[in-house]
Amino acid sequence: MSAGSAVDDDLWSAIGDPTRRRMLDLLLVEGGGTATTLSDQLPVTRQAVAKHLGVLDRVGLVHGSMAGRERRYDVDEAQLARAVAQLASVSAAWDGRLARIKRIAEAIERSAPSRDD
Amino acid sequence: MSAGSAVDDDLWSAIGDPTRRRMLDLLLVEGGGTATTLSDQLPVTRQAVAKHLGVLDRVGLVHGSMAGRERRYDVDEAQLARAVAQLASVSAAWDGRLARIKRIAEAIERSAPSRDD
DNA sequence: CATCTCGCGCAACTAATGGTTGCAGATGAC
DNA sequence: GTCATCTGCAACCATTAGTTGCGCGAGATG
Repeated sequence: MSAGSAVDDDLWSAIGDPTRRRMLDLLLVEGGGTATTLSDQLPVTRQAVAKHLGVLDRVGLVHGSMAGRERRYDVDEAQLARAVAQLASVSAAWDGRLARIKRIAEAIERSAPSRDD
Repeated sequence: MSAGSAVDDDLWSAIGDPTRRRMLDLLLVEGGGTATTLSDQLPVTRQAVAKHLGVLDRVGLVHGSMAGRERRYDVDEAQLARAVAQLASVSAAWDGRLARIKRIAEAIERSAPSRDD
């Protein structure tokens, strides 16, 4: 079971940033948007948003397309689903480890109650 | 439901870093360790590991204590469990949103089968 | 007890990244 | 035709992950 690290670090760091998470949220809720509309609802400038959109585009979480003079971005739901699966996988891995450690600790406690304490 | 973002950004960014995730993994598996033992098993220097341990300590995911001339670090399982819960919460939120969107899309498809296609 | 070793912590420096401001170009609106 | 506005580019700043180098203090060893 090595390390539960069948994890795509690029995807992770993409969704690791709080601003990018909020952007994905907004794009999901509003069904797409542009750097300008997004920055209206975020505490950062349009340019910062544009850079983040670039990052998200590079890992495939969003796709941009020109619509007139606007560049509209939409969430790639399949890729986001993949990212969500990674979150779930890591949390499950740690969860399992924590549970196992707790079980082992209890077993030791029971089998050697006053060994070194 | 706002945004599913009842999320502690400090905890997130702490576990967002791939090196820190691996460190937590190692600490869990080996039941604690020092900056030196950790850096032996990681592609970064002891100092980098020490800095990361500082970050993890600051958010309470590990606790350090001097043992002889070594500084031993151990995972705070309760805090890690909290972090895991946040991962699970975010993934659940997005999962739900994706599911809802898919359902709505299908409904639209069904009620207006040849509207714009 | 003297010494030697090993692990730690501090400091300086670099590279990448999230963020800013400012500007120029293009295109839809009037 | 002109104006407004949205985009993209570039320069710049701050923070952070990473490095190397150094000095120190405490355990182990003779």
